[in-house]
Amino acid sequence: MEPGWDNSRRTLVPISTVKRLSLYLRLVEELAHTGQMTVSSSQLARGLSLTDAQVRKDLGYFGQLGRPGVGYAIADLAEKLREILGTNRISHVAVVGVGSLGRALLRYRGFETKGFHIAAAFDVSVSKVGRRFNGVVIHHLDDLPMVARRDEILLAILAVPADQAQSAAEIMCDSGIRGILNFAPVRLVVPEHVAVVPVDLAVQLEQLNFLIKSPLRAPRRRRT
Amino acid sequence: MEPGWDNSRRTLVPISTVKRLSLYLRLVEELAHTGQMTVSSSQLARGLSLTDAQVRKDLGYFGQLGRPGVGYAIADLAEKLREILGTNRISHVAVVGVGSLGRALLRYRGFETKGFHIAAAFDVSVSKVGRRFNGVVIHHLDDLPMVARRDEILLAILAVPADQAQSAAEIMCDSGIRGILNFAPVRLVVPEHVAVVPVDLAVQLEQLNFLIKSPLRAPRRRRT
DNA sequence: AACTGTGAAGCCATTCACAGCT
DNA sequence: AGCTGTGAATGGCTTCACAGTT
Repeated sequence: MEPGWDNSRRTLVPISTVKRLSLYLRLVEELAHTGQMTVSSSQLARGLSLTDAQVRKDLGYFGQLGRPGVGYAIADLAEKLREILGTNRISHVAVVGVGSLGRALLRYRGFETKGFHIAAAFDVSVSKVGRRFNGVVIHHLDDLPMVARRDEILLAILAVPADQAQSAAEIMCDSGIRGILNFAPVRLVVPEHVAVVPVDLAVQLEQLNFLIKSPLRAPRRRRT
Repeated sequence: MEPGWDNSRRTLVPISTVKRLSLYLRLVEELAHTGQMTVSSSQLARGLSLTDAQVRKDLGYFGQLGRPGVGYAIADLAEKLREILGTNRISHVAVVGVGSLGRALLRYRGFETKGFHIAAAFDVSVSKVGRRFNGVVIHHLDDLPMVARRDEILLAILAVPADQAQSAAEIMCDSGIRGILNFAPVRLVVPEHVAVVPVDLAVQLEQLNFLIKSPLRAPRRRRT
């Protein structure tokens, strides 16, 4: 069982495949710039430190995307991956919590290019509400239900202090939000139909710390 | 194989256990505040949505930490976990890239309480170098090798634009950095002895997007 | 010849189930 | 009785290996 994922929600496709999908898309988009027309599973594998068999298995879950003897058509594959990931249409995202992290996220340019539009921000501080940051209006958290429905916001980034995270999450769930990227160092309790992906920065540093300090297992063999 | 981890470095303990270790610590530290003296594997399991067997297996990798019929002594377990994770001593961390994300990280208060001290920041912009942000001196990236060695910095947070990430990473590796928390949307190529944990925000949003749009597999049964 | 798609095998992680300690 | 520690069983993901397509 994977920590960090809401395990009650599982897809037809292995979770681990899902995690790689965006990596495939990123690489394929890079390759598109090179003018190359097709790419083989082993090229993709090399670029992501995977095996060719795994690339084929992963892509195979979504139909017969490649042509034997040739490989995968880069443009088609990119389009298909965007479709699978749902980033062929723009998704509206809310940022909840306009502290320093929230502001950094509002300024982050990596979202728009990936099909995510930050449609609104929310906070409880009177001094922030009503203002704009980086072109995004800051609403009061109490207005989340209204704004989320009006602007069809299904995804939210939670960047409030730990002690306010659960209550903010509850408002989010009552607002029709279906997915939460959670930066608060707290395990959120949410209804069945809401997915949570935690991004706990301190936890990730702790894991790094463990990795660099502990003895190692023999590296796994990998085909070349 | 897990994406996002440098898979050539594997520990004696399953990677998946490592990922849960910090979650155990967080929960155990919360419990410490409640005055409770011991905790059972099933209590821990409930708090983290795991099974009791898994908690015992995980903790079992590090010796006989619990007492049959009683459970785990909370204070001892916390201390042991901190020891395992290496957060019983303070680790020095560098922030490389003082853009909006870097500044947000420099302001983030969650690190110090977990035993991580941000000892220095680095950037290439002349207007930033020499100044301080949130009490942390901003050095030129070229000084990283010197400062990292002098201040015993083994961990770094990489928060530069994608096109500068690889070259910055190389400087980091040449500076004795052993672990990199990578916020740049790029797969870093690093030597064997350096661990990388990627934190690609757009990728995580894409994964959320997939999770909320795709059909579901039946939830896995879980013992109560 | 090059490469995909996919059953089958292998491997790792989780869960079961129970012996043994308190 | 309550609970841990741990072999054995299970399940899921990865890798192998090859039949089949271009």
